[in-house]
Amino acid sequence: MVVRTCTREIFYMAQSNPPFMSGVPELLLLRLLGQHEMYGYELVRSIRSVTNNAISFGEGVIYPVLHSLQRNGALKSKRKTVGGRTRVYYSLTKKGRGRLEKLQADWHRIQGGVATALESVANA
Amino acid sequence: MVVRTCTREIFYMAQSNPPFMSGVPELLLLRLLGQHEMYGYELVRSIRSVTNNAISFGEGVIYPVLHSLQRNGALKSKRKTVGGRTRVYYSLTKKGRGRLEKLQADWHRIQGGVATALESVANA
DNA sequence: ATATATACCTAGAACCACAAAGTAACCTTG
DNA sequence: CAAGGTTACTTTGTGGTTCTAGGTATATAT
Repeated sequence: MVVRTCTREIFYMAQSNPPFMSGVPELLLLRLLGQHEMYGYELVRSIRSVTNNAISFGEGVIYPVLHSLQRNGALKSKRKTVGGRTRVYYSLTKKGRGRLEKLQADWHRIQGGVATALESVANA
Repeated sequence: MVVRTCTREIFYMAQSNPPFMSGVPELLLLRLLGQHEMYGYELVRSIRSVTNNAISFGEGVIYPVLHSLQRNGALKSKRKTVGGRTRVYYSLTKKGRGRLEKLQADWHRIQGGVATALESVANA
């Protein structure tokens, strides 16, 4: 039995995000990176703080999405070494900005649809 | 080549719902059935109308969800024959009402989180 | 020395919406 | 009365994506 250290497991056990999550990692990443460049680990914590702990993604979620966004040309990256540690900073490309706008529009549409459905009390 | 009739394909081609959809079918079904019993085909059209065409699910989405909800004890069903046609009416069980409340809470949490993330302009 | 925090990464499972198709009865309309 | 369309239910297969669980490595704090 391996005694694992790790903060991660605590978060995992504390709360795993149920439904309603598809597309959300991508949206939040693009949104945050639209403000200024950031690196993976930083994004993991930013998402928690920006959403007031309502949403939390593990690194195993974030990194693959970053890689796939870069493959699709929505992100560009550059390495920086800070205090012996290597960080990979990501930022939006033009294509990424377009993708962000599309996703935001989608989100608003769906969110609005669900909202009206939940609020409607008397319908035929 | 089989010439298919069908309204369905028109809707399919017109717009398939991208991201942000996971868990939404279940939430909307429970919500609508929480008001009064309905049958599958009726639910398909209700969702379109209740969300002002913002959200639309095909029958291939709705029926499997209905079946799985019933298997889990969230829904009960009864058959009715109307004009030679058999309809399966679904309604919420107590367990289903609990499930609905949980999903609504989840939705509000996530929706709130994304909202604050999207609105925040200046963050560290 | 040991544990914690930072920082990156990947493989596999599990889930879920979705398209596409099939069946069958009824109802219009030419 | 055919033909096409509508109502109504169903299943299968596939793809996309989150998530869990693990892995490496360096720096800092205890």
